[in-house]
Amino acid sequence: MVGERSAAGDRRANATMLDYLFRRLTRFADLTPGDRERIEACAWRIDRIEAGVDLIGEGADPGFVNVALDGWVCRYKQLESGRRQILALLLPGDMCDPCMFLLPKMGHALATLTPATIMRLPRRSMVALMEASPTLAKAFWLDTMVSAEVQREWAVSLGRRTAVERMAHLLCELLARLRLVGLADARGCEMPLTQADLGDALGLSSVHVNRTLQKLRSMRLIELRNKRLDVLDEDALRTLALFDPTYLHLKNHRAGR
Amino acid sequence: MVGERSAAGDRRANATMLDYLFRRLTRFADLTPGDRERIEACAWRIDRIEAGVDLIGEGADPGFVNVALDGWVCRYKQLESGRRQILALLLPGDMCDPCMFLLPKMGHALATLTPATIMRLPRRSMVALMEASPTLAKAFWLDTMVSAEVQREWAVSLGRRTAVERMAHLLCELLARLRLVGLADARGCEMPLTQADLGDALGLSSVHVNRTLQKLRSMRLIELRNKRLDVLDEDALRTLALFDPTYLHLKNHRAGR
DNA sequence: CGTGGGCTTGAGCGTGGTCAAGTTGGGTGG
DNA sequence: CCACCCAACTTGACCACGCTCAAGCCCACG
Repeated sequence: MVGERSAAGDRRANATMLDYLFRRLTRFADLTPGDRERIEACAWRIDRIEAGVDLIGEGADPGFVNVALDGWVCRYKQLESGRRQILALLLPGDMCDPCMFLLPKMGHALATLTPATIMRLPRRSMVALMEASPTLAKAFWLDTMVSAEVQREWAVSLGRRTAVERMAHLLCELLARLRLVGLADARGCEMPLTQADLGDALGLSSVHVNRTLQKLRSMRLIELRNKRLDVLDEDALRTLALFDPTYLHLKNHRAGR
Repeated sequence: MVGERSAAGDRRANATMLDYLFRRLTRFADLTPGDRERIEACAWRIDRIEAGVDLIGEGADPGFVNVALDGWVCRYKQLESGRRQILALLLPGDMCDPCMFLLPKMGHALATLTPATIMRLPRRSMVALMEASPTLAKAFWLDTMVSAEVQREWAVSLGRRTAVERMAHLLCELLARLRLVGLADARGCEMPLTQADLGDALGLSSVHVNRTLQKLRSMRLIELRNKRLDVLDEDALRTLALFDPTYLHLKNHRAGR
């Protein structure tokens, strides 16, 4: 069932990239190497996709679950008037819509923000997978619940945080989530988003994103250039953002009993 | 296992109130009378609760699933600075957090906005229920997914809609959702929220909510007084709001295959 | 060396916030 | 039945956060 592999030039093997996914999921349930093989066996295809490409459009039938093995992806909705709202940023190891296949139509679109390696799991395989391994099913459901938590925190930001707070909060969140898969160190992380992307995620104009970033720089809280973010004073940044990471459920917990 | 029943004075019997819940869930799966009895049997208690009371606080252990049999409830988060964001409005028949019990802590609080009749299902009963009836489990999961869709649409509103559009959109949504359980007619519906509540839901100040409502009134789109909303021109309201109801998944569909 | 995408800066403006003072109306107690 | 009270609503004045438009800059890339 395994389809096309990504281009030969990739530095990381796909097998290694599955690590990101596993590092994220194992905090929800004790996954076995067997579970890992089960997932790999279901991958219908794994593609290398360039930046700015729609993986699936709004209103389409979610026939596949997309997993970002590598690269950044976003959920977004677009209003007729052209206004766009990014609803979620999906990082390496994130399942873009673990349980979306239950619904008949996508309520939002999915697009790459950077070049990305995308694994696609057909709906029927997902169903089979979850029936075969309750552990895996639980991990998928918990992942869905946590991503709903993130969605709610974003609503708080959009509704009740100022531009600086919002930006600071997003940076704290990304840093924490990237650390989870080993893609951020104590200093900072890669930040491939354009200021326009950040604006669409934060409900701001790109001009105001620029000014907001300058404010954070002038406060000596962050450095950001060449697609690299360095956080100079994370405590101060978190305080400013009113950031409380519990909503991310980062710690290992096999809860629910 | 059935606990205290609500006060004798209630006009509607609790049994009838379960109708709201069932009307909402049956669009996701073919529920049998047996499923209904199974739920009723699990109700640990059913209480009448006054307006403005926390059902469960942020950070608490979600030991129960709360179902709003009658009355309006909201999910909300509060920032230290006192700012409050309402994350969801839960109407009669809504399960407040169908699958929240999987997580060890509530990421948000749950509070009544009006006097309400609340059924509580203990976590262990929910687990048993979902194991006993896959149909019911599917309905709960789909309900969770749809409520995530609503959450995303709210993010679009908060991020990219103006105050009037946001207000119009919320009113369209509430009307559609209330119709689903038979609590709205072609004209309009009950609207028990204060302008402060609306502000907290829409990310606006209560003063601006007032002015926004006046604008909608002066446009001859709505009437709103005495906790009663009448929509004078729903098509125009929807157009103004950029409202597309597909995200609510109102139609009967037993999708996912 | 030219091109274009992304970033930066300035000027002007409008949406929506804040503060503060009324007004209305339903509910309670005398 | 009326007087009172309080919460919710309304209105005005003022102001700031963030938007728009427009021009210029930087630099990676072909």
